[in-house]
Amino acid sequence: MLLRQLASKLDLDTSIISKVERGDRQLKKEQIPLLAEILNADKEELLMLWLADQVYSVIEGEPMADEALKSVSKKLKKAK
Amino acid sequence: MLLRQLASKLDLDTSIISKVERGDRQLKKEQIPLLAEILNADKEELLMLWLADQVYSVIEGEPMADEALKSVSKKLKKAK
DNA sequence: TATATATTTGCCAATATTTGTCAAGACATA
DNA sequence: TATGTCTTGACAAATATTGGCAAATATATA
Repeated sequence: MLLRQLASKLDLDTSIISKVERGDRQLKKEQIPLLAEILNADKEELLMLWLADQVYSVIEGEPMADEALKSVSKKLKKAK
Repeated sequence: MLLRQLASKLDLDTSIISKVERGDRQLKKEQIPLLAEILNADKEELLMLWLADQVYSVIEGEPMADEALKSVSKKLKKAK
């Protein structure tokens, strides 16, 4: 599928899609379900990957990333 | 220590400190080392907790939070 | 090679989010 | 009541995100 086809379906400029594919940009959360439909992919899975990207961009390059993640996992378990 | 003392040392309004203590706001990353000094706490530890807060606010309420965290951990290991 | 088509890149404007200020109110205590 | 501390919400300023445009680059094809 061409970028402009994907772009038009997502109602975005091709340049944005290009950036997304190269990792320069991230889509908005609302765009993920639509993308999943277009690509015929699993929405939950895609949303999970999107979330992971969000988290990654927060901890990227942080020396304490690993410890922080563990701390979050702990808190998450307690929250349930 | 009074809020206004802490506030003045951090060069912030007391209202912000109040909100931070109640979890309504988060400090900026740059303010953490300073806070650690003032409280005589471990900078690394505080920064780690701050990071964890950032991550938590990203995944909070997300059904796929757990999977996403695992995915990030995996990616983190590979990146090293 | 020349032309058409597709992608990438940098820059800018619009929008959204975050951060800080201020003023009013709540609460405790003398 | 008067004073000092903390909390809250409305607002403004600063910052970040998002999307579009146009030029540059890459890729395909005659």
